[in-house]
Amino acid sequence: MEWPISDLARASGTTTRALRHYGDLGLLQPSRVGPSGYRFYDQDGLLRLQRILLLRDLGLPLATIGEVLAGEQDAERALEVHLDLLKQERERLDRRIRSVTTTLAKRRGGEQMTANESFDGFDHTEYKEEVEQRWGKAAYRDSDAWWRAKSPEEKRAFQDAQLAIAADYGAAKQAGLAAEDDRVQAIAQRHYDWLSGIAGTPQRPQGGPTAEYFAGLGEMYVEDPRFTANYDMHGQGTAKLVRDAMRVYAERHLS
Amino acid sequence: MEWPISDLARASGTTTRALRHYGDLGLLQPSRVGPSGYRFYDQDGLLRLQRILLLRDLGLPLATIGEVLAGEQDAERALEVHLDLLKQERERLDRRIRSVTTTLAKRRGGEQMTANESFDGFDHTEYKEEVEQRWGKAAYRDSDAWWRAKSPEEKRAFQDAQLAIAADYGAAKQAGLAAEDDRVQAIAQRHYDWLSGIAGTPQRPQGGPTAEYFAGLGEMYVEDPRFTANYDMHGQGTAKLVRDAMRVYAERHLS
DNA sequence: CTTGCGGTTGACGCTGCGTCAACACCTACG
DNA sequence: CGTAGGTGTTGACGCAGCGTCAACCGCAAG
Repeated sequence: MEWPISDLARASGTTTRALRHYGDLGLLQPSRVGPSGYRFYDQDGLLRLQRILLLRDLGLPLATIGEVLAGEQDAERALEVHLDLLKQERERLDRRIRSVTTTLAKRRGGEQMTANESFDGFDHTEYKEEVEQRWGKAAYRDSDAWWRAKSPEEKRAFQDAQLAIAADYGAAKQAGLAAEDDRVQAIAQRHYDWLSGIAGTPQRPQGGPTAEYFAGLGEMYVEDPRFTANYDMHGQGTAKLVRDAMRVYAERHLS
Repeated sequence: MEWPISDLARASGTTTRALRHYGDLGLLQPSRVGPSGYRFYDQDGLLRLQRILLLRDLGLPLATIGEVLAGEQDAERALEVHLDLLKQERERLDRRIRSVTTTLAKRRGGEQMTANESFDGFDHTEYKEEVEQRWGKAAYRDSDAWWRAKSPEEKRAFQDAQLAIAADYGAAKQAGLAAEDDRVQAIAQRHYDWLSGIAGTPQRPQGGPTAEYFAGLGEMYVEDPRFTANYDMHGQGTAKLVRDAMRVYAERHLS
């Protein structure tokens, strides 16, 4: 019993193109090739094809299928590994879906949160998950409620303050000042005071964010490009100066 | 203020290669190109890039991003369409995960589990009397007719879904998650949705099984060894976690 | 001047085939 | 026996989004 390529394709629910492709990859060879070059497949080929298609439907890459069929790989192991990959993919997809959903919700909410609506260059509703991960759910909730409660003028003022601070840092960097310089530390002081106005940060007994939080935020300014861009727009390396200044400030005043 | 390509790449967290790619696509042009051919980007470019990256992170194809930025497409509309695609992808992924999970389970069980006749690990024709006693004769009749009307593929899919849910509960148990944990409750949600597809259960006005039914079923999972075995095969104590998760879910969403 | 880092423009690679294109075979019909 | 039409064959491009050479040029420091 043998069939031409089209029959096999119809019987197995794929296309002739795919069958030839598998031939090219060495996954499935015809049992016989006629003098005309026509491919013919037999029973064994059909069985092999069914195994191929089964694994393919499970999403295994063709290369892996080849290894499994060749006995170089244990099918079970391959499937386990594959399952892990699939679950990771689902995680990514879910995160993405949540991001898009919240983004849409905000837009529809008409918040029009353009770039100026965000403070610290950091639209914290946009990065909800990160904030929660980094500083806890409570932090996000508090911070969010606090921000929403503000009037537009207050919001504007708050951002202006941040922009001014960033600009001053930039100027300091431009002037070649060091992080330990008193003038830079004065900016850090303002920076700290500004941050103290934000709810939802880990607080120390005397009030105001903790040293860890303040210094950690500085690290983030350098590590996270969204922040980096926001400070470095006042000059290359400003973010690093800011980070250093924050660390120095934390050491001198918060510990 | 302007930056060479590497600075922009670092500040924005992408690569120079990607930036050149965007240039080729017309997504983001340098504000200036030096006599040496070097690209330089200004503030506007940075802002535009940030918008590009934001949309890219949401998974929008670059072509669509281009249209949105060019104002040929409404961002909101594009995101809605995109969200639909993402959800379809997740569906496909979920199906695939279920398939792989059950395939693995079968291989490991080695039993070739041809048990296409049972769902929920519960062959209801075999337990006719109990079903009638517990939820009424009509329930049994409806459920039976509903099940018999399904095609083999549908039956298979339905069972696969249940097996996947059970496996996920097992994983949650393994991870030491509590019944109240959001991740466990997400599984319970799927569990509930899955059950909602079954005819013959007591329905509440909004559709879907009642709180009593759902929670009662959970009790049954623990009391009845036939059910218990079905969940505990994913790890000792899984059935109890399932019961608790179902009770929590019922309290939170169904009452 | 050399070294070394950083920039530039091609061009291929990856995944799994779909989709022409150009050409050969086979079968049935007139 | 010629021909039309269906079925095969072997290339080769295309897709999405860049990663990754390769070959060559600029620029600042020693």
